[in-house]
Amino acid sequence: MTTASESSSHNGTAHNGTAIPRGQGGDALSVAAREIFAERGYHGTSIRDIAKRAGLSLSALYFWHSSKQELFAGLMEDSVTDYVRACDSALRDCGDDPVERLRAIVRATVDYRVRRRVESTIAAREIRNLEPEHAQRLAELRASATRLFQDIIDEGVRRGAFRCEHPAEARRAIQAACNAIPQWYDPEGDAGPAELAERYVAIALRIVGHES
Amino acid sequence: MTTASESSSHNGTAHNGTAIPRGQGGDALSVAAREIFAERGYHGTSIRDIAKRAGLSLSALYFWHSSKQELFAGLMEDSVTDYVRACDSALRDCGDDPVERLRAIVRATVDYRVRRRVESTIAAREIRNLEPEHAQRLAELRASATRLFQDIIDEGVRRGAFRCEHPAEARRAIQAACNAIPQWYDPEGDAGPAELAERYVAIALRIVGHES
Amino acid sequence: MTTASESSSHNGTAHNGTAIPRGQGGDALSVAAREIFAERGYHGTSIRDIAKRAGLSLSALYFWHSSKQELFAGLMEDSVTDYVRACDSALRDCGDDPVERLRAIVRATVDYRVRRRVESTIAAREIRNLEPEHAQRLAELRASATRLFQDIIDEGVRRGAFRCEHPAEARRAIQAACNAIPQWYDPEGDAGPAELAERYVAIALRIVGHES
Amino acid sequence: MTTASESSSHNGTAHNGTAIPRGQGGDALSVAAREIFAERGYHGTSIRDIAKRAGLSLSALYFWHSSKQELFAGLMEDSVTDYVRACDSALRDCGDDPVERLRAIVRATVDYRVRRRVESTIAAREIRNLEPEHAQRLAELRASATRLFQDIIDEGVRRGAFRCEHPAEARRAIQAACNAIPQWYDPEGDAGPAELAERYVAIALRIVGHES
DNA sequence: AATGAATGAGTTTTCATTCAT
DNA sequence: CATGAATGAAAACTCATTCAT
Repeated sequence: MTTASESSSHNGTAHNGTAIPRGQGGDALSVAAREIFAERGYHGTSIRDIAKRAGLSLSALYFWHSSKQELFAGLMEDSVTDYVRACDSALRDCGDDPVERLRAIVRATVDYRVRRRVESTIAAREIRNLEPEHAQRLAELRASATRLFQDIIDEGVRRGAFRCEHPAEARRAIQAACNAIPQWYDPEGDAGPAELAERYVAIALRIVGHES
Repeated sequence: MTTASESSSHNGTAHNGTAIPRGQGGDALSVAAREIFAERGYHGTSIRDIAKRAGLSLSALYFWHSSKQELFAGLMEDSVTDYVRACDSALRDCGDDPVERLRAIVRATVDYRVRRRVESTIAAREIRNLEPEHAQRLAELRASATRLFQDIIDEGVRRGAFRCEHPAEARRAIQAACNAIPQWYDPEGDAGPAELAERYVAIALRIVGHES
Repeated sequence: MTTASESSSHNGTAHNGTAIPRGQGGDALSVAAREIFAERGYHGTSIRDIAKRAGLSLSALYFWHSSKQELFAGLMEDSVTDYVRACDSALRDCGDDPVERLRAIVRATVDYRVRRRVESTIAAREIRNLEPEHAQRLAELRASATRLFQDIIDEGVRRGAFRCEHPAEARRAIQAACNAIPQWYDPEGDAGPAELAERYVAIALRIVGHES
Repeated sequence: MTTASESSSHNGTAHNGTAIPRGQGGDALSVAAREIFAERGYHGTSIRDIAKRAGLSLSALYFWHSSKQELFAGLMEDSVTDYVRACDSALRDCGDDPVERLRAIVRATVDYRVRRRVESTIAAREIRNLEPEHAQRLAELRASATRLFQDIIDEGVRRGAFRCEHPAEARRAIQAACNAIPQWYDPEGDAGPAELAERYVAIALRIVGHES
């Protein structure tokens, strides 16, 4: 399974070109930034706070990242990239039965939203704070995830596995339900990630009108 | 039908005592604030921008509202209050059949999210920016709306109208789907509010396992 | 004679549109800015220092001027505009004899450099710190002053009043000599402004090869 | 002819004791510094930019120079020293006729201003940014150049070769005219350095009232 | 001879807020 | 009702400089 540390969060203008350095400083900053951005949103977060939580000075932050925006955009991109990768890999491991494929992508989505709650929270609410260039790349990544969902549903309808008059609405409903998980999920709660995934698989199959 | 102007958005400290004034100034400010808060979020919005869009001076804003927080909280409360009221009134007008009641509350929700897109966007993302006192009142209002949904679903399950192993999950999925509407809804799109409501009613009934 | 106070130094973005306000604040800032910019140059001057010398807070400065650059550019433009105006008016008051005209423009120039030493110092050294838009307007103003000199000299040569093989070089030498005055002029020194002007008139006439 | 590399630009605290090293690093830094200081002035120049243009790291700069000020002061001193040396040597090669001597020093000055445009630009505008100790040494060097001019003119007047009521003014005008050359000189222009020198010799002789 | 990582003081600018009028 | 003038705190970011390696 794809994990956060596979992707680079330090490749902005401040330190570009060379191989990704992974000193303690850089990582600590990324971790701190993720948390605080998730808690308070882009504008609610001051880079002073990020540096402080990372145990570094403000200026050290600027050694690793060329601006607040670049730091933020790096986080967002890493997160969405990882999510899309997780979906891709989940779909690669299963056949072409739409039911199985829907199961796989919903499981991957729930899993990601639960295990990477912080980034998911950010990604859900803060896209508008990306400057145009970054925003566009993000939008494309998002669109590709959406397409994965839509293609599966459309194919299921075509094959008669799903009975569904408004497949776009069905897709939106499923994605919205999954994406909302980080807003309420409590790791101490009654359902663990696996159980939760099965519940959302069931909901998704109902939404697309699959007779079980 | 409940409308925004029925509720008070000007009851802060700034203008205490006298009867609620409803001049152009106050309203223009509320409208401007709603728009800009929705566009840029709480911290991304400056009180100067609001005053400018309302065509007033900064000081005029302070005549009508005692602080940025109070202006913001007023907006949020108005919005959620209106929504809860809309749900209440929709439910009051229908019998006690859970299917009918679920239909009614989903219709009311979709209708509200479509017609009051701006506030809905704010309400969905910006609660964390409310100071504790305001946040709590909001949370209570939200909880009461959630309870309306949950009660209907639970009752439907009890009566055998809904077949649903995890009613709380079902409720979350339905609410999440409806609440996401403002993120993508396009007034020029293929489905008008009424048609959209029916689609989401259908989705909701599937989620709760109602045999149609 | 044109004086500084005739021109507006407060018409930037911060407070544009309305009639020029001339509260104490705005003037104090302009005066302070002139002095400190002259002493330390554009980059060597912090707007904190300007505000402090004006007896205002940093934020008050931003009420009057939208940025350091705009404040600086305003000063520069005022100064060069005034100078050009002084030359124009001096030339308007004398006939078309090139000798008289050269006398007039040199007198006006020396006079301006002596009486407005501070701005002259800035104008001489700090144009490169103007952002392109401002720089261009300044360059045009300067060019118009240069043209005044050049036209007079060329006309003198044509009429045989001046004997001068390289009129452009002559013009540059005259202007350079006059413009250097603020660098060494001491108000307590042996020559007052009027006497100084006559000395530079004599030098200028020699440079252009006028037989006296 | 005296060239820049004859003079020491690396004698600060950073590399004390050992013989002056003249590796590529040190030279690249001096060249870069000269250019950028000339373009943007002392305060407008960041030590980072200098290192970058020299293709070195910031820390490498600190190996060669103990501080920004020392690097800057070194440049200035080198430049003025070279200029004074150039004047001295030009005067040593000619007799004691004031006319010849004025010719020689004007030629040397124009030559220097044209060939070392960059340093001349700095020297003309940035003395005020030197800290007192450095400033004083520079002032003395400058004064010695000024004295060379003044002595020649005074002697010419005494001998009746020059007819000149205000010799100090004449000297200032001549120096100002020469010093302004870097501000407008275009190497691609109509007059090469030698031709230009002759033009300024002619101007200087006119200023001091020499009958040709 | 040179570098990467870090810092503290400083920069310009924006913010919510106040108050006399 | 409304404004113009002002403020203090904090924002993002840059700077010259240091130090272990």
